[in-house]
Amino acid sequence: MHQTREELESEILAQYRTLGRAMKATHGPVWMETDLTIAQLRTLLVLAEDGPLVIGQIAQRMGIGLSTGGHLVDRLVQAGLAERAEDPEDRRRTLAQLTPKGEDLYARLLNHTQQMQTWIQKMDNDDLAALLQGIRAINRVIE
Amino acid sequence: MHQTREELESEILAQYRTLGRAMKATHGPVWMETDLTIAQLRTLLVLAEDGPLVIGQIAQRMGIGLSTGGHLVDRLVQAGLAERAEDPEDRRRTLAQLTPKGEDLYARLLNHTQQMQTWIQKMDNDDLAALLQGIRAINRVIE
DNA sequence: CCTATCTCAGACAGACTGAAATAT
DNA sequence: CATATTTCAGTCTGTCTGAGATAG
Repeated sequence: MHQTREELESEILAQYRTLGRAMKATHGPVWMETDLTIAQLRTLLVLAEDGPLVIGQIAQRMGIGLSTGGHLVDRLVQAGLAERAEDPEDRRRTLAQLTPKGEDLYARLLNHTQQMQTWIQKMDNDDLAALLQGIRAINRVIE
Repeated sequence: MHQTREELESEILAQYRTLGRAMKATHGPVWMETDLTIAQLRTLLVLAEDGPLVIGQIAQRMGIGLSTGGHLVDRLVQAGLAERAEDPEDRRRTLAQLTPKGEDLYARLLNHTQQMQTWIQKMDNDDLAALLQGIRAINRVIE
């Protein structure tokens, strides 16, 4: 295990790429079968990342009109991926948020959390501790 | 550092989610600005994952007709994301592959390799070695 | 009256198909 | 002649907009 710093970095990247390929094996089919449009996918993304939002906020983040924003939320609701709820603070507003099915699709397309979970369960304590130290360090670097 | 196995696993997942959020900060804007359609995005995916392909293979993997497949490659070529080349073995066939610009877009949307690279460079040797052990272990688990 | 959302045309772009044309 | 791809209508679906209706 005598590696230069440079070898270490490139080995990590190589392993990261390998991991990426394994993830593709799962999400590839999902991408091919999902019939969401780009606009709907963007809506899914926005809702997944920034939690429940009212129509106006969604439209604003996506740079589209209120009419289109409401329409897109409609589509997700029809597909069972999102649901509407009344905003308790202002009953004129409609809060939109993902359903579990929506969260699940998001995870399968972009997040891979579940995948990661199953892999982690098969690792031994020593490797897991190392992985934790590594990821923590990345997050620390990002600030 | 006295953790049960369960605590260890959930801590890892939490850190993984945090990392995911950091990645979103970069790819979020890309998703919002990219005006590829789903069909074009799928084509980008297929080309990114399975290298240069002829039109027929692309169409087959996406479950569409040859006509549509050729059309979609056209779109990517027009956008500067892919290029055509003659198949030296059979000049009736057209090989399609991503341009550097196409690879780059793919990385920014789904792969995050470059992002990872910049983070890795800021980590110290000890954390990097731990990370390497961890990722190697994941890849080993996946087989 | 103001604000958030929805409804309702209508314009427009892209996906997709099958058949005919072209190239090798 | 067979095969790979392109070209050519033509249909269909989804996005997006702006104006007006509705709810709070």
